[in-house]
Amino acid sequence: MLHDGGVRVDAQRNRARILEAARALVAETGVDATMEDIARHAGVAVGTLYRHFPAKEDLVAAVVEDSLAQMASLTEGALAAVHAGAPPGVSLGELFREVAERYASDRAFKSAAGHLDVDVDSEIEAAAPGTAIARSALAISELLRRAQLAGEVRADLTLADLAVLLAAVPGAEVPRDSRARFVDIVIAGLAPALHP
Amino acid sequence: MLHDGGVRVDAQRNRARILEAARALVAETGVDATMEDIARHAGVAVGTLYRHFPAKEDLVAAVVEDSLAQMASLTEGALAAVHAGAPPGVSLGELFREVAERYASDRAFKSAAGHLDVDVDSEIEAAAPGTAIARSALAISELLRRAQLAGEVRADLTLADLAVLLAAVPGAEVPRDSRARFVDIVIAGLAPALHP
DNA sequence: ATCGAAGGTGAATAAGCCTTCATCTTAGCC
DNA sequence: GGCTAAGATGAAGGCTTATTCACCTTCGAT
Repeated sequence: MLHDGGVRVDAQRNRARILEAARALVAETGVDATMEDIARHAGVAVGTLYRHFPAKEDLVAAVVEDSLAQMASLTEGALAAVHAGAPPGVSLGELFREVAERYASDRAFKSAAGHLDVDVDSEIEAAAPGTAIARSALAISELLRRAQLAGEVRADLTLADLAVLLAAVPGAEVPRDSRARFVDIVIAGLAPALHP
Repeated sequence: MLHDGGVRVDAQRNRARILEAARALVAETGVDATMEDIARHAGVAVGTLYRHFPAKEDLVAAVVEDSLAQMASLTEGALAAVHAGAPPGVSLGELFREVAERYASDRAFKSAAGHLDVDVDSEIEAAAPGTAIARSALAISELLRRAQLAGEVRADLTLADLAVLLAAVPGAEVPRDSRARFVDIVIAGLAPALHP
């Protein structure tokens, strides 16, 4: 009995294991995790990785895509809070804090944020509308617009600026309290200048 | 006729060329510049690099040390301005702007800032007092102390925090105006909270 | 139970680097 | 001019990784 698109069950199981191992290793080691390492953790041979993903790049992309989906739900959650009546500036701040939190435990997530940074200009409307990256960009964009409308963040801020700021937040290489202060400072700096 | 410590003139000339080439390549490519590349730009063979520097690490360290010296004069300049009567908070802001400016044109300089980040805790008093890294740390530390005394920056900020912030400033991969806004935001965020 | 094809294996290949070293050059002294 | 040790050379060695592929294994329909 075949599954899905006529793919054997063991193949699907292996694919899942590979993705799981890749997620774990990329999370702690970053994108320099080796194919050998990933294969070993997945309990398969390297060749199997290549049956499922044409190149390392594609495997990493799959992992990053996964993180991007998490990013999308984080950003959409923040936007939902605003729709429910929360001040957009505060929600944006919360979003920063949540993102920073994940950075500390998941380097793959940070990589994903880097992609956001790179692609925000090009992909916001070009990409398929349902893409995780497009959803993230859309939600942040709307959050930003509302916060600016409410006068809670500086009017000159762009979506790309936010992506850069998000990508600049340090990960686990910086101690927790220092990281928290970093985020505090950025959030405070987002407010409009006192004397415009 | 020998120069300096009994070193042949051609050897000294080559050493200078190597350092110059390494500076240029590390500035634009980052620390991943290859030894082959550096040798070619210097007009020597790779073996010559190894006569002057035991390992790539040492060559890179020499380049970084050079950038660290620039960092030291920048920080000491900012401190001097304060001694001359400038508000310490403003000087600190200026320092950030100047550093960001150099990042854009010199990746080696940014690497150097990363080392500052790592070493700030350990080396501030441990290193030989005259070291560029120690001078930088000392000047920033004093700048911070004065700014806090004047109530111009948040009291909970530490030297390590500033190092992290400095290291987080983006380089040339981010357009000039976005970079400027980044720095603006950080500087604004350095101010004490309105309601402590 | 059998069989064909999808799937898995892992040694071998390839490419990119850093580093070494036997050998050749040359600066600087007589 | 000749000598010699410091200096320069760059092919070769060695290491790390991604990627391939000829050859087994196993699933799953019959």
